[in-house]
Amino acid sequence: MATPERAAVDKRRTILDAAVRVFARQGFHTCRVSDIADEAGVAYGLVYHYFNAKEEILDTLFLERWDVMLAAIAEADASQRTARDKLYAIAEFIIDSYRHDPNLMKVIIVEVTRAANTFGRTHLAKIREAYQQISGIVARAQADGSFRKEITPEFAALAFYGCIEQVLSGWIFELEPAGPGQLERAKTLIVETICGGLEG
Amino acid sequence: MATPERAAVDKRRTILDAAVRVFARQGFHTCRVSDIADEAGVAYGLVYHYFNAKEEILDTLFLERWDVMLAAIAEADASQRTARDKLYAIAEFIIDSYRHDPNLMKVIIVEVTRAANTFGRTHLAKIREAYQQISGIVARAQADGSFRKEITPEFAALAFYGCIEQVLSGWIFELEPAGPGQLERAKTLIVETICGGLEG
DNA sequence: TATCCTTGACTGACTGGTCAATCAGGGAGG
DNA sequence: CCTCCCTGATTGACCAGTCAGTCAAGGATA
Repeated sequence: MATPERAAVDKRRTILDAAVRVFARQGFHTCRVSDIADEAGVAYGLVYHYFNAKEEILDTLFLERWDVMLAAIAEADASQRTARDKLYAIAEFIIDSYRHDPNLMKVIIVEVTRAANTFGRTHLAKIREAYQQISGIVARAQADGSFRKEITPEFAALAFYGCIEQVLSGWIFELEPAGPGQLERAKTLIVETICGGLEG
Repeated sequence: MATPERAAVDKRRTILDAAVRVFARQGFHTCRVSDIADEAGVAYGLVYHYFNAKEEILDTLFLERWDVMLAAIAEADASQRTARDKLYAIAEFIIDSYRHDPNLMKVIIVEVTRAANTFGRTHLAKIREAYQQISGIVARAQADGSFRKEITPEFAALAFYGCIEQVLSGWIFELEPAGPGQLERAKTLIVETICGGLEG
């Protein structure tokens, strides 16, 4: 804590955390860099000491979190569970992420994942990785007979992830209540709905 | 065509159609009003003769199309079909809309529906109407026993519409091929997947 | 211990460019 | 000559990114 390195890292983190709140509140396009600096309680210029551009802040936030999610999906896939249980684990991870930091998930979904023509274009490859891992799970479940083969794995991955993201969006924009009970129940509902359609 | 009213309407329409192409190509935030005027082959100022603000153009495009969609959903619901067939009709309408004018659907999804914190906030009520109509279909199917009651109608509506939008997004961002065969097949796949989960 | 040097974290006023929106006026139809 | 449709140069606000400089901490030297 007395070392300069540690202090530096802390300010960087402070700026990133402030950016999450500002992006969530005002949106990436509508907020100013000075809003982030103010929220972080830091001079305007310091933002540019740690980041080369406004976009780099959003980049960093997205990549940090998305890599954790890809790791979680890979771990679920590597386990010896049934396909249904793997998909449950993925839904659980994403929903728990939302519970833990709703602002961060809002920013990632609204500003990156669902903004694929402006900002998310840069990250399409990363986003695609998630789909591919999920469709791999479905494909293997079809091969061993636990899922029927009429529905393509790629389509199933789109439906599964799309369903999760839409439920999160419903909470984010207050179309649906997001109490602890609802979050927990949503995990089951998503897996029931999608796997119900995929299983024989 | 010789009457002033008709000529005026035509220019207005020309601007709206040009805006669809520009918004689809560059995105709402990144395009300039002059890009729209150029694309329409019209003077910059004329845009402000027909619209009070840049946002009003997007507003108009969204409301025009969304009202058509709400009418289509209402019509499907009013028919004497099964819930599964009603949902198929809705999926069909949306996918055919995409086939007929992919640019317009891209703009509506990317710039309005999925941008609910910036632009879509204004239209949340309109968007919610669609969900409510769909959840009504599900609720009545549950009441007559054709859908099971474990999954709430609100959740089912979110899952159903989210699934459709995600599939369209996959086409829009070229994550999946969008040939005529795929479009046709997607209608069935969506209904199979979601209704498969909702039916006993 | 006292003095000087170096480093880099930190500051915020400023600039350059972009773009939405305005407005003064031209021309055609009636 | 009045009313619209139409034009495009101009204006004024806004904001990302720059930069010249301050300050505090650490290390070296004597």
